[in-house]
Amino acid sequence: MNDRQRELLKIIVENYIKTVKPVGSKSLVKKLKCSSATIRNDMAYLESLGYLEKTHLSSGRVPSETGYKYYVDNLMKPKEISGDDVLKLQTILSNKDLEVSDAILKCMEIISEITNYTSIILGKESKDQKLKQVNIVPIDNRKVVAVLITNTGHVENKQTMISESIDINEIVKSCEIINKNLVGTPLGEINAKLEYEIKPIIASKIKQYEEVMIFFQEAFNDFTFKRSDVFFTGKTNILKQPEYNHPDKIKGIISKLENIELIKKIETDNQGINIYIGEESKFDEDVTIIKTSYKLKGEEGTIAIIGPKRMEYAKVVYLLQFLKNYLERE
Amino acid sequence: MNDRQRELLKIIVENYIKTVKPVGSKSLVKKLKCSSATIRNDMAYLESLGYLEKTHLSSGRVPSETGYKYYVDNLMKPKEISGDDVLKLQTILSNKDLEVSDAILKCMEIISEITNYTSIILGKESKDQKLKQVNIVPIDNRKVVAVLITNTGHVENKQTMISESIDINEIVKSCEIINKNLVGTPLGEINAKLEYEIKPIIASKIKQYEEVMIFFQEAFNDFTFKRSDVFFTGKTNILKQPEYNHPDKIKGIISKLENIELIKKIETDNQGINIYIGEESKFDEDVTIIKTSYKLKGEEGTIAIIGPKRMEYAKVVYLLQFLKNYLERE
DNA sequence: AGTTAGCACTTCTTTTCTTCAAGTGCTAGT
DNA sequence: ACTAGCACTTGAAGAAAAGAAGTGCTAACT
Repeated sequence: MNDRQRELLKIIVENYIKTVKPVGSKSLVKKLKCSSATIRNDMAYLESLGYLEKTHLSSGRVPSETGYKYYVDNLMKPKEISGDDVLKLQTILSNKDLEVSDAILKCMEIISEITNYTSIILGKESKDQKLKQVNIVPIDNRKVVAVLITNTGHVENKQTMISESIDINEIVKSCEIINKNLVGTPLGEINAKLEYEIKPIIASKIKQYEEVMIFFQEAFNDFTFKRSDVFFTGKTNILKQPEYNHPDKIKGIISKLENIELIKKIETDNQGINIYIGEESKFDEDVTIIKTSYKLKGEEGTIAIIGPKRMEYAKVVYLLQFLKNYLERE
Repeated sequence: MNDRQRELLKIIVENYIKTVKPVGSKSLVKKLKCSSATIRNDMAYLESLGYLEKTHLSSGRVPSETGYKYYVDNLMKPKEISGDDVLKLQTILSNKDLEVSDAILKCMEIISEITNYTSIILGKESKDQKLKQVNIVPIDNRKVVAVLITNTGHVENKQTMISESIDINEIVKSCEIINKNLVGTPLGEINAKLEYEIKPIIASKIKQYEEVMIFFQEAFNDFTFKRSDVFFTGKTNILKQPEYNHPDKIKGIISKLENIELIKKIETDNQGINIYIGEESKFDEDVTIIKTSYKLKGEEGTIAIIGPKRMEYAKVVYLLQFLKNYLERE
């Protein structure tokens, strides 16, 4: 693959990203300063390498998934975006009154707006968070609310009807024991400690300790489960893409976006920006997902942009990189 | 309008609901035991009254909005549904361990499944709920979480960074004052009491009382705002309807369903089951919204089914009626 | 007076054909 | 190694034709 061929691939990808139309040889004559026949030869070669495809026998060329991949890995240069947009992001990020997660949400809103793609924010259940406090609030004779707070300020609550045989005071007492012994414990370890450290203590002091234990176990279980949140911004942006101009495709992508379980699978394992094109995305063959993780001050999660395969890679990568750097710089 | 004509209208509506195809005169000959010409005459008459429409000059007839309305008000009989489905609902409703709102959610899930329409549950911000308790949890020097709990067991929290000039202890003290004075106050009255009863007390005991007041005012404000929740079940069901088989229509309805402000406007004022057909729905000219309110034990809200105009009225009305009766019986 | 048979007329839908533009691959020549 | 030229494909768009469904109206029937 020589320089001209690389240049050709780059132009075809970028052209297709812009126009959504297969690229023909004639239209590139001026840019590449050679004849259409030469370009056709090169195109045929690139196709033989698997970087280009035809939609039908006599159409122009379209990048293949490997073509996009080659482009992303070797040809693309992250593209700076307008200072105006950067400024917007910076303003949000430097607002110290905002909770981190809110700041991220707002930034992704702006990124969705700039790019016209859909953003997903996955707040990971951070098992590093530590228990700060547990409160028991009796609502009436039978109803109790447990309020759980972590060292990062997250609050969850669990409401339960307790069986008549249990005295609420016993739950309150047990709660004091838990506060005395478990404050500072990472969420991931709560369950085990509850079983092996707390249960024996409570068993010695409380009559119906088994029911009480079940109550607390359920409360903590819910806690760790609920803590994985999913947010979207620009959820319907992807529908603006011309590739989603068919009822069935729209229905398909919509129901995938509604499927929280599927969304949760989008999680970055490694550092840096990851790009998953088409099949690779494991989400939908027609989309690209660009994602990265962030981690700071007990907050931890994944942010992702989901758009068509012919996504403006350069722009999106630049934006995510910018956000990630800013977050992790602090 | 004679008996046969009413019967004709009924059959046309029900036929159209089932088949989504304009109804022609010939197809009804057997059912009405008269000739197609007679039926055509009657159809023309019903059309002149505004109950039927044609999609084009020589098509069969389709019910108009007023036609549906007449059907709903005068012709339809609520249709019992399979005992199996009723049983499912009853099982959920009689499960005493479930919070009311969860039970409603689960019921609506089932109703969505049975009907293939979309359900919306609007938890109204119930200003009748009373404050049960306020807790202040300091997270670190600058960060504080306020946890607010009502007599129905709802919990909300508000996290804030406080300015360095404020001593956290002062906030804690103020919180005690609030607990002493405001517990039992309906949420709707909290703001006023905060301003006229609490402020003077705090002002006399706390140095930076103004900042502290702002903190609590914000916390309570968020509380009353957040308390209006919107849930969906079967959100994409409406896309299964054949009338949503065009990209633009799908996009239109999707973005309307995403628009929480618009959704919140769906609120029943009066008792009973309300049916809003097409334009009347103020939501989308192609849908019908059937809704009703519920109210029990401090929980209060609206449940609604949203589907195409040719909705299975009889079924949906029966289901909502059933659910409403059950809830309010207790 | 209410009902029915019959027929001309509309309108939409579906299918088939035609034409057109875009683009390719290949051959032969530079 | 590049280019000019040409035959050939293919999909898209439009026109024409055929067919299906259904109506309105007139005139006859009970």
